[in-house]
Amino acid sequence: MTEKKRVTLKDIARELGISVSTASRALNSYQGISEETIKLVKDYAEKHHYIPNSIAVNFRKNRTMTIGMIVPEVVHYYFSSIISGALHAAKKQGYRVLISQTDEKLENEIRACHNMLAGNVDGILISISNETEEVDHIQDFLDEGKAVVQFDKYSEKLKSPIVTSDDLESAYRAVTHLIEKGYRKIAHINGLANVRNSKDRLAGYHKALKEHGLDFDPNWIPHCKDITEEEGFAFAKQLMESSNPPDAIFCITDSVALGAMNYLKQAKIKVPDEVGVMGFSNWKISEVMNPSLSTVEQHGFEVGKMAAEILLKATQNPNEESTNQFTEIKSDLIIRESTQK
Amino acid sequence: MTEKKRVTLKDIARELGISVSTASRALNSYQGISEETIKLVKDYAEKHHYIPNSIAVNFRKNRTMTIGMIVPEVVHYYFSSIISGALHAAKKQGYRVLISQTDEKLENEIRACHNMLAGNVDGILISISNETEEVDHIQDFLDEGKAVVQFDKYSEKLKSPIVTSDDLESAYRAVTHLIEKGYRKIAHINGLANVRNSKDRLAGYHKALKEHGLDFDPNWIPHCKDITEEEGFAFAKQLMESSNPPDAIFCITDSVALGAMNYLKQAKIKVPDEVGVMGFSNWKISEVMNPSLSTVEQHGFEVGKMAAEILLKATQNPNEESTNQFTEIKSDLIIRESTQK
DNA sequence: TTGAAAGCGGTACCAG
DNA sequence: CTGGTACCGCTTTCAA
Repeated sequence: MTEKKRVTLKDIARELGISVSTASRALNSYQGISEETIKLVKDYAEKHHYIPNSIAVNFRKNRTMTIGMIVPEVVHYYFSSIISGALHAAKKQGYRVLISQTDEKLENEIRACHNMLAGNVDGILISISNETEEVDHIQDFLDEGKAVVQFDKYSEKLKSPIVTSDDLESAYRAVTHLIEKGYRKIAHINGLANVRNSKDRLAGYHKALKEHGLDFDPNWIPHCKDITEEEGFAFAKQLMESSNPPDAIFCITDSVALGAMNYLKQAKIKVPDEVGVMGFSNWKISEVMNPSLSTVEQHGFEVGKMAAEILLKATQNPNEESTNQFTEIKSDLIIRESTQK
Repeated sequence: MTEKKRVTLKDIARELGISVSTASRALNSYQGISEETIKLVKDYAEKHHYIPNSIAVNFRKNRTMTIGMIVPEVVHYYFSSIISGALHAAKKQGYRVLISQTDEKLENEIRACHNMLAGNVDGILISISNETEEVDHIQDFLDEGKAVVQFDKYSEKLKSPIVTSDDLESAYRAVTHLIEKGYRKIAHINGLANVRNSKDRLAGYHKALKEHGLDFDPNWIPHCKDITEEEGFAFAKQLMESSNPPDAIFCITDSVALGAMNYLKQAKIKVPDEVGVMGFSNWKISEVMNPSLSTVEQHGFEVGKMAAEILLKATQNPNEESTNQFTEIKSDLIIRESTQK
């Protein structure tokens, strides 16, 4: 193996008969260096493909220009969009992004945090797992004066900025839309009761019903465990076969809505005429479904971009106390066929 | 801001009245250290939450336990699956993964490579952009004796291991399936002619036709530029309105197939009876389409996992010359309604 | 079994 | 404008 040794500052200094410090200053274009020397050094560096050893620089400056990003899942339209936005913002400011996936397991999340902390990232972006209750592993960052920004699913135990979609408000608008279309008996297939975005969407549902003076049957709010198509199918069946079936179903996610639609199709219940169906997340499938599914676009790219921008700003002002700044990225209601009574 | 200073080895040594080297050895459980000292140091370290400064360790050892991963796009089922597989394999071996996205732009790819190289990653996983022809920016890694593994889209100019899906073979099987189902005039909406997986899928198409002694019209092979639904629609229209319309369309991707299906639906051409449609990639939409789309599942997770495993192995044997080892992950044909004549 | 010290590749302070 | 030097935190060789 060739393994060319890299040219170092010392090499440059030796070859050019100057001191290491002069070489360093010349390359960094400090003031108080003659044009001549600068040119000499820069030319030499270029010619010999000098690449500063960033580990050494990081070591000296005690920062890495790297942020960590911890997400429950990578293969997921919303999360990958968030990642994309964060990568975009980070690149723009010359930061690198280390990504770790927890698979919704607390254990993996803790390991990832330890690893990032030991790895001296300058800050982290994190969306906590469904299992996460205690957050000491994240608090460790704050205790070291490192920036943390939470996105999507967050814990209120941490004093950190938070960036999310406006789940409550957009759920409210989604359900209001159903009401305006004439649906009156609206069910909501929700997620795990203790997960933040489930709670917010449920609250938006309640808010819309209350505002329009609509009642609901407590049986109309089943909770998914894994937010799958299968659960959507099963709960839609359960709802429609109950003694008091709804005339619309607001689903926590498009995949759940897909399952519900499949059940309705099988049961020969017409969508949107007999039952309206509303999804959430605007996955590609929602456009393709038949009838096409009304849903909510959450603009993950913007969430990720904003989260990274806030993090980098905090990273660059290390003397400021971390805040609770709360940012909601406005979602858009996308109206398609499944709610057009 | 609190900004607790981290405990260093020096602190431990001072407090315990031993030398820094002894403390280091005790923590790393070297031979030739008394049990007593080891216990003393380890207890102290634990009690005071000692975290080794990994920048310093990396600096000293001249490695980072970090690999870089450069992909054209993150928000993409196949690529995000590959990322997930790579993260999985890397975590297992204690490596971290830095991710960079090129948006299919050579310029971004070059920047990402420079940045990774300067950042002293131990190796990179890369899928080149559609624009990439010259690969000096990647060759730089090999020249430094750093491991490179290419996946999905690769350049043959680099002497590096390659991991991909078996595009040629699976395209061959997909088209063979169409032939077996009785389709005889099979068109293929291909991608950019110079992109590797387009070429392979096209070759698989040709192989299947040839083997079954079927002719094809040269007009039956249009090339998408962006591989979009819109192109699928437009090319399907062009094909079906031509003087010699096909009776089946093999599409380079599910999204192209979706566009094609939409055109066929609009033109009231029955799928699969009048025209068969075959996709590629097994996106979630293929299952949801009506009729459901036959397609090819490429097992991205396995591709990413394998690529990372090969990279890490190479990283750990830095004295070995890089090889051209070529690994194909076998894809699976998924037969649904759109090809059941 | 332990300690002293060199040094990884830069940065930045202090002198001149 | 330039050189000398200490040092960032840790590993590792050499000597005791």
